[in-house]
Amino acid sequence: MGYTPLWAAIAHLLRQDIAEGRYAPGDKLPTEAQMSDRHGVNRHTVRHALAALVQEGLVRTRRGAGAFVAARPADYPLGKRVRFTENLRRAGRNPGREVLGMEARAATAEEAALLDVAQGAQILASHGRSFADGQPMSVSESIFPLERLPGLDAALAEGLGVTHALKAVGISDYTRASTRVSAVLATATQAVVLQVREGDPLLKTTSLNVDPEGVPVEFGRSWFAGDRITLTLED
Amino acid sequence: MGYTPLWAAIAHLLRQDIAEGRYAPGDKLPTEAQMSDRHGVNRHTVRHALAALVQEGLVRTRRGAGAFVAARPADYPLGKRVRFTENLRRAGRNPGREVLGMEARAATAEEAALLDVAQGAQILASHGRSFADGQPMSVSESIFPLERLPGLDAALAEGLGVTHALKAVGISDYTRASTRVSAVLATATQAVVLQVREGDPLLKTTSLNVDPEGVPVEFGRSWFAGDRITLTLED
DNA sequence: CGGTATTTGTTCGTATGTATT
DNA sequence: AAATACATACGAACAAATACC
Repeated sequence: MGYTPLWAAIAHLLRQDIAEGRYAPGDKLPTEAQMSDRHGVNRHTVRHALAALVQEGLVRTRRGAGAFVAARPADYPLGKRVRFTENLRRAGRNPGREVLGMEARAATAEEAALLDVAQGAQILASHGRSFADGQPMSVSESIFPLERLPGLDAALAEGLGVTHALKAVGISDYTRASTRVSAVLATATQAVVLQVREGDPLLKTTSLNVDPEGVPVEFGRSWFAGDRITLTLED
Repeated sequence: MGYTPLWAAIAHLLRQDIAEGRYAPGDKLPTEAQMSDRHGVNRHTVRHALAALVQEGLVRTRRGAGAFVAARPADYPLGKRVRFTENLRRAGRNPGREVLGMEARAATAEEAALLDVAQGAQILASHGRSFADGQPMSVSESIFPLERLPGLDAALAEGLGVTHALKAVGISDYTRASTRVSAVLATATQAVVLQVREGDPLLKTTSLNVDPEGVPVEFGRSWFAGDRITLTLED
């Protein structure tokens, strides 16, 4: 009854080697050929084991280069006040942010409802990417009610983060009203931007930020690389 | 430059078929042999495509039976006060809970630190499983400081939920002090208990519950089936 | 810088095991 | 009990990306 596939056994060995530090984060694992020789199995069997570890986020592979032990996840506090750069700086990591694109358009029905604006009202959709120590941490889409925040497009175009851009248009403080979290798998596009593999697990958060009066100022969706991030919720 | 592996193209076709309702949740997909015939590719290529969809949670396979379109995800609200059964009942679903096992033992260093007890103090570890409409939603491990909560083991053994069991030993209210969320992949054991596949994406939450005075009463880890659950945080 | 060797990725073929129908 | 269908495992070849000299 008990029965362990060869690939699972090899995956288990590698998992232990990593857990016990014989391979540290960043280290290169033996090549597939070496491992199949050592264990006396076909290369495909080794590949199956590696694929499992890659899926667990324990290992990353690069065609032509090799298989490497993945870096440890970063911690990312998520509370009422969400300040990406401040949070990361406090954690001793070097944060960065990049605006991937921006567009003004009419709100969809869903966006209008969430932001409490009229259907068809102008909104600003901003796509961004956040880094820690040069490594992509998240891609995000922010939807702003433009009529409520004139000049925001210019502020964001200057490369300001959301916090500073909002401040520039008079919103000195805002609060997260609700956040929804789920686990999804990276699409091809997301995989490229986040520098993960298509099918990697991502944490998807959908959040609504409101000003001190409770008026919505931003509706955002973020996708975090699941193996680099741990969201922390503090009450 | 653009280059799409055959398996990715086939996965894309299947994804569309599912998205556009040509295969509804629960439907059986064509067999691997049929698909490899139709597309004129090797069976392994079809298997690679199916593996990708299985990883996305869109498809489930059963050895000997076939590949089936997965059921749709559920929603699960998570606020300051987290009450699994109440939350689900409000969502119009029929919740259930099952105690998988329980053990009293000495606290590990990590557990002792989090629960603020002496190293080696007795703790109670309880393993449980939660359902909605008969479908497993989460497996969880709860660590309780036994010396602080005498009689809790008996209360839990009676099948009471955490809330009622704590009430029975004098904790009438408790609050989630912090929650950490990450995306992980199901281990073999978890896969069996959650009725998902090994390697499926799971939402892992690590939380600390404290009484009104701020004294820790429970340290819990939960693993949610990522494709059946969305955590909702409302402030 | 360029060419070559190395290494992972894709695809085919074939055989056998194991669970379900 | 037999047929069906997914799972595992072997072998071979070539493609694509990277590393190295």
